[in-house]
Amino acid sequence: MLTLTKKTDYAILALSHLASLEEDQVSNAREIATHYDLPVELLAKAMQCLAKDGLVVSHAGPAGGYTLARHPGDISVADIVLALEGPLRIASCFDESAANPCSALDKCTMRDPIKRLQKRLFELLDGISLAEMSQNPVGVEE
Amino acid sequence: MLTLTKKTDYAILALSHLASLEEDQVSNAREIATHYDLPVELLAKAMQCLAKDGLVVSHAGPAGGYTLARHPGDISVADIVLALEGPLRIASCFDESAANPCSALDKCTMRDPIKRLQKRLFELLDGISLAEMSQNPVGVEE
DNA sequence: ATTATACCCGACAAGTTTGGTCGTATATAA
DNA sequence: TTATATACGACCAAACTTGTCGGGTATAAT
Repeated sequence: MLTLTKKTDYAILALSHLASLEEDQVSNAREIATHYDLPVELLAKAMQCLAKDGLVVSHAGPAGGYTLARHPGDISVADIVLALEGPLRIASCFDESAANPCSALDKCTMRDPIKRLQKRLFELLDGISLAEMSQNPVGVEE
Repeated sequence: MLTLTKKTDYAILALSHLASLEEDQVSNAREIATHYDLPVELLAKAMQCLAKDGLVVSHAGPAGGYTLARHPGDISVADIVLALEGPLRIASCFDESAANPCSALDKCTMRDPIKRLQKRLFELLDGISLAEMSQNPVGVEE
């Protein structure tokens, strides 16, 4: 349905939170979750996805938590989506793995066009940084 | 997961099929479904969505079927998605109806930015026509 | 008029994804 | 040693998707 999962939404929110902190100031999953009224465990998982993909750096132990691994301007929405949902897959028939060989397949004339669309979508997401998301009026007014 | 439903995929394929026919030549759901090896009933439903939104014109009775209601250049991918999946909703918390008032809501600082992203996505989809989808190399090469 | 065909529409079951919780293991600062 | 934080897998419930079925309506042809 062309919708981001809540996990992804939570991750965006958490990252913007980290971006708003002073340099090298950590915040942990529980802190962020309670601040925004999110389910702690789920946000924790989202953070782990971000850490696994190197978008944030994790610090275990008391006084631990997460910090941004890169500047907000160097983290794109595409990076975030990739970390949480895996490679962009606008049509289910692009799923290489699953036993989903789309009955159409050979007959289908829309695979390439839809793949082009997917590429355009990726470029859109990749062209928007966390920094841009966090600042209110983006570029042009309106 | 930022994925179109199969119903939408089928609809795009069916529309491109109608676009490839001679002017005013009809094709019916069963014909299209069997041609592309799609589940007939499901494609039939997709066609009904398209008809309901005025993207195709339906003709009941024997020798009936569907024709495009507009020129392929005047049907955008956004139109198709809207017909099958309803208004674009990139985040579940934008669901006006449901009892889903997203625990964050008031605290959430990302609603507007995500809404801007949704708008950009819509513009992308609205800027691609069925005609463009149906022709292989789109605009610039690559 | 009857019939055959095609659209229309709602219900429903099965499968998949998502959302959320829990328990346990590991790392680390105090 | 203890308290706290991340890491990770298992698990269940809810939601959505996919596909099927059955009964309606419209209409061209006989």
